[in-house]
Amino acid sequence: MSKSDTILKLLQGCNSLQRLQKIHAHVITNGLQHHPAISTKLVHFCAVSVSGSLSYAQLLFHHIDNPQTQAWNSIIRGFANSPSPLQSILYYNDMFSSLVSRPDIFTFSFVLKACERVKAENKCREVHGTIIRCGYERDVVVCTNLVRSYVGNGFIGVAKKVFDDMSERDLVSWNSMISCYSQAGFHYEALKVYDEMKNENVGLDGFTLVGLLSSCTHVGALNVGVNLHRIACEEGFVKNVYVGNALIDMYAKCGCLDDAFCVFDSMQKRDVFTWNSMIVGYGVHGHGDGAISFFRQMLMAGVQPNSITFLGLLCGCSHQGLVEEGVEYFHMMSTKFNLKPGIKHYGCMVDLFGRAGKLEKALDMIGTSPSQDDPVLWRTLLGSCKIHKNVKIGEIAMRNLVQLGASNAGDYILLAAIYAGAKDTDGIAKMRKLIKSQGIKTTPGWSWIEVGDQIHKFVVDDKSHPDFVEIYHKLREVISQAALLGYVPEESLISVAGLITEECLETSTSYHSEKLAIAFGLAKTPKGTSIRIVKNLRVCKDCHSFTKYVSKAFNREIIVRDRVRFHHFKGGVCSCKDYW
DNA sequence: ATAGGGTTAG
Repeated sequence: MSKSDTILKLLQGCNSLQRLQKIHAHVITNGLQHHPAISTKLVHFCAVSVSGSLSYAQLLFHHIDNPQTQAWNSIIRGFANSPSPLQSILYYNDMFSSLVSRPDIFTFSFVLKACERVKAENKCREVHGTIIRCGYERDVVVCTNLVRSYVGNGFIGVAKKVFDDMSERDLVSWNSMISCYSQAGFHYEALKVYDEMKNENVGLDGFTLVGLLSSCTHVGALNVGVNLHRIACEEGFVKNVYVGNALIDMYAKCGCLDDAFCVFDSMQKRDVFTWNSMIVGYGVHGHGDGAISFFRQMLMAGVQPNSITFLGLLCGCSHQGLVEEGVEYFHMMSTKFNLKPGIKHYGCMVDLFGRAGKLEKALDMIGTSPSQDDPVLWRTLLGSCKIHKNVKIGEIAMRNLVQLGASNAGDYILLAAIYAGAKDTDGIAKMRKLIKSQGIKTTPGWSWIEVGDQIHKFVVDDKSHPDFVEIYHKLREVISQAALLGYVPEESLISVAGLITEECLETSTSYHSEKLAIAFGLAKTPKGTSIRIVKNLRVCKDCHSFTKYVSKAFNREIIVRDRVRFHHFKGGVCSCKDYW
């Protein structure tokens, strides 16, 4: 056996970097460092193996005179998955300019991965062109990577076009399209892809279910989610931890904590996601005590909490007014679990103190946070000042928002409400002027409701729905029924002051999106069933009062998920106890 | 030698 054969054989069985370095020394003493097969193998091992070393691979690679595709692929692949994927693209460029070796389908798969991770949008397009020129645009894997890379770079439309034009799509391609849409926040599109998929007989698996369930969670599509749950049971995917976790989250965020618990209870394997989904679920429903109970069980089960665990806990504590507990968990993060509180945790703490009326403490909290220049913290404080009608600290919060250049019309409206509560007409006038000078720019409000497996979206005074005449007719009826029980359309504090709230922006006599959604729900769903609404903003005071009366007048449970928490309306009262 | 897919928070 020749020396080079012996070394190649040694390399075959090599499984550690240490051992590899020994072999490498052997290569050098035998003068074989320019042996192409050997150096290529060495590079491959160092770049790809978990026990390898990318910098060592680089060193070896640069000693190869005319690296062949194989060696290029190894180095491009290694960097594509590394913390510095840009390097991968640079090597790809070098490969092109070297003119010695040509990229193959594997090269493209690797470099596309790098483009996806590095956000190299132009490179992504360029690589696409090269793929076509090289005649690889019919390869399923390459195209799937292209789709992912385009979505990762924000070209959602181009990605879908590539996907639609693929000559062949397998289950992974479909799953990629779904999960990419879902991760990019295109939830309706993700669910629509599933409809297309059903006609193609590719089946589905755990990956499909996870992507779809995540989208259901985000848009509150409970019926679709329940259907997926049934499919998961029928096809044997419920034992998959990812699927179980996604189901728990879906049920919890759709307002069905009991169903979330059922899934949780039936799981044989639970990981940190499983526990977090329960804790966060209880937290956003305002059940701090429930979140705490799951946290204790989690520790007993020997699962390490992470920063999200504490977000759920703190959120629950703040909504339930568990100040002491919240403080305790906040400290516990760093002292017992070596987790550094992030900006979100500070946000929860500001909310915890602020909501409880401890505004000075909330202010101190911002002072000790690592990012006092985060507008979110000041805005949270401002919100608390509105609840507790505190002009002094409200003005401090506003001053900071202005200094940060982050103040917006919504903030002025909040402060105006605080002034209005204090009957400070000068203050109101000042805010009115500021709003006028800035122009009102706020997020338009939406509400979604699911009826059957269709999701219907409404905006303020929406007339785009095909059944809008019927919906408006129903809404007028609902309003008069509610009025019989005592509902008085409430002009908000602010409109009295000649201003309008964020939610009331469009017109003062407006039908807010959730009123339309509720009327639609009452008209389209069977008597006695509960109605679930998801909206992107907070509920306004008038709609909150309206919904309470409606829940009584029509004997319906109405569950509204707003931007921050859940409201369960039943028999004329709301689970938030009018405190939100 | 070698490729592509998943959940919480934001």
